[in-house]
Amino acid sequence: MLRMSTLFLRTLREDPADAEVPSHKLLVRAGYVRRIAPGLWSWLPLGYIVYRNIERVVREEMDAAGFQEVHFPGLLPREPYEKTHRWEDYGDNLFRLQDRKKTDYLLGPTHEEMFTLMVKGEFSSYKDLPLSIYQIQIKYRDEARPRAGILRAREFVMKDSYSFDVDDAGLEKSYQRHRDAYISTFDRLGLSYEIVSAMAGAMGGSKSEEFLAPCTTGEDTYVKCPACGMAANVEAIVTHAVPEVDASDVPAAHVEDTPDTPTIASLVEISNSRPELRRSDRDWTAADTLKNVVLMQVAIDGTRTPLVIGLPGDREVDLKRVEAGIHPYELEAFEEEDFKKYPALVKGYIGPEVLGENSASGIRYLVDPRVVNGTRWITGANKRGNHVYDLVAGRDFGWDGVIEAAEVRQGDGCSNCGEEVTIARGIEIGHIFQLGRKYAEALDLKVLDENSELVTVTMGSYGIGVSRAVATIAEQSHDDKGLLWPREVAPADIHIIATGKEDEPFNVAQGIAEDLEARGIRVLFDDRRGVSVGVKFNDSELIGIPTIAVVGKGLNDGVIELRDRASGEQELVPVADFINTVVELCN
RNA sequence: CGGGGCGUAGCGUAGUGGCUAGCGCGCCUGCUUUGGGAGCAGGAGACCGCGAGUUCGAGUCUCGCCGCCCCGACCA
Repeated sequence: MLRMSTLFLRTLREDPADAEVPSHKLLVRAGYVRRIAPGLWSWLPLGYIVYRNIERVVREEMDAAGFQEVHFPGLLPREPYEKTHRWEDYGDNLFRLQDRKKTDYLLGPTHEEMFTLMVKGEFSSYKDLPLSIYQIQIKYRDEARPRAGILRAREFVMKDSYSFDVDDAGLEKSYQRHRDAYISTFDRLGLSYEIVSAMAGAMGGSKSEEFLAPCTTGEDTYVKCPACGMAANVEAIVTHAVPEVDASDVPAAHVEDTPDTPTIASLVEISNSRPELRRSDRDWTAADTLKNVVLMQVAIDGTRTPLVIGLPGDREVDLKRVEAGIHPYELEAFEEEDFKKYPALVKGYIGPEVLGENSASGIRYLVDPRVVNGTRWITGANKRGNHVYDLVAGRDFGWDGVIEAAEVRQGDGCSNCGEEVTIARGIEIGHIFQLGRKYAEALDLKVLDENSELVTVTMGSYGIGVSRAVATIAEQSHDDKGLLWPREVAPADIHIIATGKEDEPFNVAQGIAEDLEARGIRVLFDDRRGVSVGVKFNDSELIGIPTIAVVGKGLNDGVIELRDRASGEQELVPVADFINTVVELCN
């Protein structure tokens, strides 16, 4: 039994000044967590109970799915990460350190390498597979900017699983089993979530989905189609296919003098204001222009090469989407200095004529999927103050490839059905990947198949942010008074408050608390003497245990008040019925 | 890394170059109070982020450093 009189807890009346998001404010105010340093948090008793409840649910669901728990150190040797190149690829986000002999170590940001080697050490036959193993472990990532309390920390707890199969069909099955296990887990945790298509990104591999908890404070943006149910991270979204156009009646391209039009807005304005440039049927819009954006792509070895992306002028480039499309290259801005090195690029007036790997410049030119054969554009003429009109894609210019680079907007056509999509934000609570053979190859994990031939194992990787789930539930489940924990993860089933200055309510409450505990109900008992009832009520609402009982003046009528924290509904229960009523409520 | 903001007691904050750095919450003692963050009285708790400088005098002005928060970049 937790007793408020002795509990190591101090609630705060005011929000901490450095907190922005609700979970951060409330978890600190209610005395669940305290900050130690940027991105590092300590758990106080109530917080640690919630954390362990979540961990328990995750473990139970993984075990129920037939996955086996193992455990690695958080401190890991350099060598395996050297073999997969992640010692370098992880960059500044990896915590590196040395022992007294100056040998390199790292604090594990994720454990693909170690799991691969563990399986390699034990198994060598296709008969041993499939296998799925997991751990619940502290992970370390030296985030450039930890934020939002414990939503993005530098030390956090993750449940990470890995599946090992002999072929693609097996991987698909293992993936599906994890997907199902994740659904059960998040349902039990009381989280609302969406399963969205994602990019495999730097992890390598192919198929990948994210479990996103819809939440305005989330860091991930995703797209959802109300019509067909398609859901995808913006990084993974595919533009709705645009049909080719018959451009046989479009006049030949012609260059026009358009002084002082380095921006799309100025170009549209001059095009509509000069009679010889006007369209007869309607005004020009930004969507009629082809904007060519120069970026610098950087290879892992640091080599910088320019990249030009052509997209409709009414769209901004979404750098995250570009990076997803050009992985493993990274992006940097194209600076003034760079323009000097590439004189073919006239800032503000770049056109497709000078672009492309087969052109004189050799600069790679990728276009938005909306640029299809027959579409007609106004774009730069590669000369200061000049634009070219009626430039037809396919007829007058070509490109090296297509890239999903444009920002995704509310109302864009769904890639699946074409209906208008909506955009929302979410917190990533889980991520499942079909990794493939990247790690098995790098670390030489092979088994003998039924033909006695060595085959490389194919892997999946699956993560749940356990500590992040505490904050995510708090984000999704609170009101202006405090937290609202689902019973499964709450620090207790019932918060019993004794009121008044007489002994009787305290004695009755004490007896009830003991009886409930004997029936398996987890109790937090506010047995503080001399604390005003307002303080007790407010603390109980802040702490957010799902059921609150008030033992006080109702005893005169032989009743105890039972309140539902979430709904605020209240009923008066005769003392004699109280235990059974609560036991029923909690089961 | 770029932009913005901020460092005063456990928390939240006030503080025109000038007395012993103030207030609220919380904490301690006593009395009173007990159904929505009680009242009265008394008390403890501060290297005003650090270091230089200007000045008769610096929490306050100047410079440097450190740290923190937010936005962006970054982030399986």
